[in-house]
Amino acid sequence: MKQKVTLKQIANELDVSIGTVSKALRNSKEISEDTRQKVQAFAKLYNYRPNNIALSLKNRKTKTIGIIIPEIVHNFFSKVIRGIELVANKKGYNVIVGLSNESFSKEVINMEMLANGSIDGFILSTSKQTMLNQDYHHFTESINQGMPIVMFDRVISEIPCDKVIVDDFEGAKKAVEQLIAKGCGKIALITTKDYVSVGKLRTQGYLSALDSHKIEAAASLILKISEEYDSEDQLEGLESEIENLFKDNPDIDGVFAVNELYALSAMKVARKLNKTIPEDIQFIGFTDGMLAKHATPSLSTVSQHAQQMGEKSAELLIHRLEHEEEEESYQTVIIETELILRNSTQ
Amino acid sequence: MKQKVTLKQIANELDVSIGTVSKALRNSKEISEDTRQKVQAFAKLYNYRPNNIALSLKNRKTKTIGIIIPEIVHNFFSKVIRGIELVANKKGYNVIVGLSNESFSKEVINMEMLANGSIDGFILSTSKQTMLNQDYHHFTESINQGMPIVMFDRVISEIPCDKVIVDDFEGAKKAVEQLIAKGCGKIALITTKDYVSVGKLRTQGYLSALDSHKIEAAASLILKISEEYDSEDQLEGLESEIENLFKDNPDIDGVFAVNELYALSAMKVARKLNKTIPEDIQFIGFTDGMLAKHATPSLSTVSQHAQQMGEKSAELLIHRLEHEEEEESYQTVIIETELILRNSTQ
DNA sequence: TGTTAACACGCAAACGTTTTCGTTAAGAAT
DNA sequence: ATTCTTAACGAAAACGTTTGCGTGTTAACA
Repeated sequence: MKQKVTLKQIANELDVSIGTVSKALRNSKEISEDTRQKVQAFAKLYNYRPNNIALSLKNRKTKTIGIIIPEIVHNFFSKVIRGIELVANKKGYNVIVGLSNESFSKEVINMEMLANGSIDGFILSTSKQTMLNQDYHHFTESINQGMPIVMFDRVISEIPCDKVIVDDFEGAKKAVEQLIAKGCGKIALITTKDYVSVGKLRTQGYLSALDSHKIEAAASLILKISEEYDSEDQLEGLESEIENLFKDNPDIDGVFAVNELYALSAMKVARKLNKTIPEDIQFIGFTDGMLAKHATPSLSTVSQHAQQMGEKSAELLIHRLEHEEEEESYQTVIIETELILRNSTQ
Repeated sequence: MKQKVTLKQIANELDVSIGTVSKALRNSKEISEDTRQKVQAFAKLYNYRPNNIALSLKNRKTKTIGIIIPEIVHNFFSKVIRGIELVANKKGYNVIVGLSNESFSKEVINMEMLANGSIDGFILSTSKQTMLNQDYHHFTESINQGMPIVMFDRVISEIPCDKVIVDDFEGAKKAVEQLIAKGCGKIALITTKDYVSVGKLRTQGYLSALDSHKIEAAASLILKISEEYDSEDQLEGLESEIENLFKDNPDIDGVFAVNELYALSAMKVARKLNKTIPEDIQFIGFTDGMLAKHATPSLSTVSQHAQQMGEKSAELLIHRLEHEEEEESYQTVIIETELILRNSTQ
């Protein structure tokens, strides 16, 4: 087992000083052609690579980005990571991932674990519990200590940092307007509880679309799912809530759901109630993931361009890291949504 | 912006030496009760946290695990990551993720990027291109340099390292035997090209099941999909290949597919050809992901327990990292598959 | 021959820790 | 009064780099 070779070892072997070896490898003009070649040859032979940790300590930069997300088994978040990794890697950065699992304390612990020198900056999406608690001290602290943050999707408006969001309001509005254009008059909304910022915005988009087409919104048509039904193995609860919605309002002819799962479950319930899609009732979901394309019928969705969000987040963070002196003001980038029409709409 | 405080700064403020501060914080008996309290109070006030990078350099351990996977937007891999992160975090480790995107060179580059001190060990699943090339020098080098590797799912048998695999052979066999038990006599196989180790093993399981029930295997019933059709937006090619299979063999009454996507596409084609599922034709797929549960009809699958694979991989790696002196022999852990029956089978 | 400039290299500090090994002073023991 | 012990702390090395600066050697020049 030939261990990693260090400058010191090379220096000893070649009877020169450590500094000389370092300079020779970096092609410093201070070093003679002779020794430079000798050192480089030796280094190549022994496959010398500078130790990242030592470099990080010296430069006070790790070239590593910390990502904190609520959940990784989720098409949206994994696409964001892919986007981040793509541009990070291109610029010589690594990404280190922490999962909050929607829990406030895990979010805090993960951030503290990484903030002590392991990374140069954060890209994160807030956990639901944090939004509920409204305790943001870990974000403020990180920023105060000079560790920049980029928030995406689930952002906190009070926190001064770069943000990348999707236009949830407009996206939802576009979707509902599409339903209206296709003849829907009684459109239900399946959404989350209000403390999830994106859910709230999408709800507002839904209301706005109705309003601008003089359709009266009805509280009975809005179903707010509590998060206990979000888990993959709690589908029955979700479905029975939806079933109640349909039974209480048998004349629903359109459904807008704030995520794929809600939309698919709703379609399932509709089929069970012998409604045909899209003739009797049409569906549009938010978030264009794996499920929508392969559903039967395939689901029309509002695509968030998750990978693009990741790419943009990484660009913002890296730019800030590499132009620290300039202290630019924080920006909020809005990624356009795109309506993808499939067979769940006419 | 109060920057991170260091031992040196505390030492200066309190007019003691750096060493004293360090000892005081670690409750060394060398330090008087008096100064110990003073130092600890000061440290708490300024929220002192030891710098991870400095510790890594000193201890020659980073407490970080490198994960290299072919793709992150994939239910299986993200579940594995979740498992790894779970036990890693519990044991005080971080995880840093590199994506090979199924490319050999990206796999190599990512590993080199991490191997220079950034991590203590790898958990990885080989890219397809690497399996095709059969060039494993980056694995051997890493191991030779004392950086342990744990391979999962797509493993290389020649490489001496811990491995976590699923029993692809038995899993496939169980699935096919289930089809046979439910009355299928003409069972097609939709699989990958042979260089993907898991695809090969699953194919062998299929053949073995047929053989042990005296059913003759027919080459015409085995469809090997080339990887160019694996991308999400190349579904048409995949579907037309499957359609040909069905048209050439109209009496197929069972299909075993080595992944979810193939199975779902096959079901879609079957529906298009006016076959009813599961009466006319039954389906079982490998890998229990998001799609299977939500397909119509829901797809029976062979579950790989991805998260458990991740957990086991992390346990193996961390155990080896923390018992380096003992030089235990390498083990291969087999995670049992589980047949999950849904509505695509009778 | 003496001065100077360029060249080639070594030294040492710095990044932030931990830890071993002194060192000092006070008090106890002889 | 002298030696010994012990408590409490400081100094310095080490982890692996990079880099500014000092220095010795050589060759060129006056």
